[in-house]
Amino acid sequence: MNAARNAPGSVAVDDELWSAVGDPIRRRMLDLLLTGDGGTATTLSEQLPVTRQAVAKHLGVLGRVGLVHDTPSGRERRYEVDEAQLARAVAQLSSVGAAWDARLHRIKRIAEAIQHDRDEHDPDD
Amino acid sequence: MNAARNAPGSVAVDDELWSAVGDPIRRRMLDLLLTGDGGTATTLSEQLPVTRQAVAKHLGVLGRVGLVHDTPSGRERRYEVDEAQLARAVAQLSSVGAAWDARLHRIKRIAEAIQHDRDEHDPDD
DNA sequence: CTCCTTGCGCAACCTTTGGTTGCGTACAAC
DNA sequence: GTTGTACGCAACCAAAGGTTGCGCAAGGAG
Repeated sequence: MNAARNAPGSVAVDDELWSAVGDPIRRRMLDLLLTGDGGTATTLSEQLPVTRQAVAKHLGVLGRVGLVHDTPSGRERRYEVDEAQLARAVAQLSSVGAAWDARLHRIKRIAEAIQHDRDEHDPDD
Repeated sequence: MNAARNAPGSVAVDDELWSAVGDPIRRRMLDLLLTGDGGTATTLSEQLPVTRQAVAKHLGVLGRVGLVHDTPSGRERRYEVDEAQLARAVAQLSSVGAAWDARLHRIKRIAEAIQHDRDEHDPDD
């Protein structure tokens, strides 16, 4: 239990953003907030398989990483997506995806190269 | 607490895959397995901030969704990434990212259109 | 062959996180 | 003013991530 280095072009850039988006419910909430005209904890909970309280907690998480922000209005509290921050999150997703993808391709190419090499040096192996 | 519909081109496709790669440690593990020549629970734990036992549990999760598979050899148990499955995961990440990105752009365009509309109909609002 | 090392798996236990219910409060409509 | 509705807070529960401790099996050294 030690090292934990930060491989370049890889993971561990903003784990907070990731874990915020990692939850299925929270992804769903972002989706609902984007499609609808924003929403409150109550309206969201009506479209989700969890209670208003659970939604409120999730909104808290999303708010803490800046993905949503809230505007109290009367006795309601309206939430909406922070577009810039969501764009950031999207960038991270695709960044990690791209890194893995690159590795996969590289590995495949190396494997093929090795195979070629073996064929040339030792054709009837 | 009800609806939970499945918005097209959006979330909730394979929540299992998501939650598997949603964990920072597991992402790190995949990374290590990809860069190194695979690895065992012990070797991975030496490069991570958690114990071998925790790593073993994570490997269990990754194995259950098919992202890695293991080959016992002597008293070691070697793990390696299932490339096809990881590619699938990458596809999902970029899919969700793309959906959000599209929504952001669409919203921005609509907002601009409305603004234009208002300007034309009611220039000195 | 025996001993000792080492890599693993299992089990118990702790802590955090997602989720629920219950309750008190504030704002709005009647 | 009373009633209804949206919230926030607190207590409580279950599952997930993590740790320690143990016992066992497989290789290597003597």
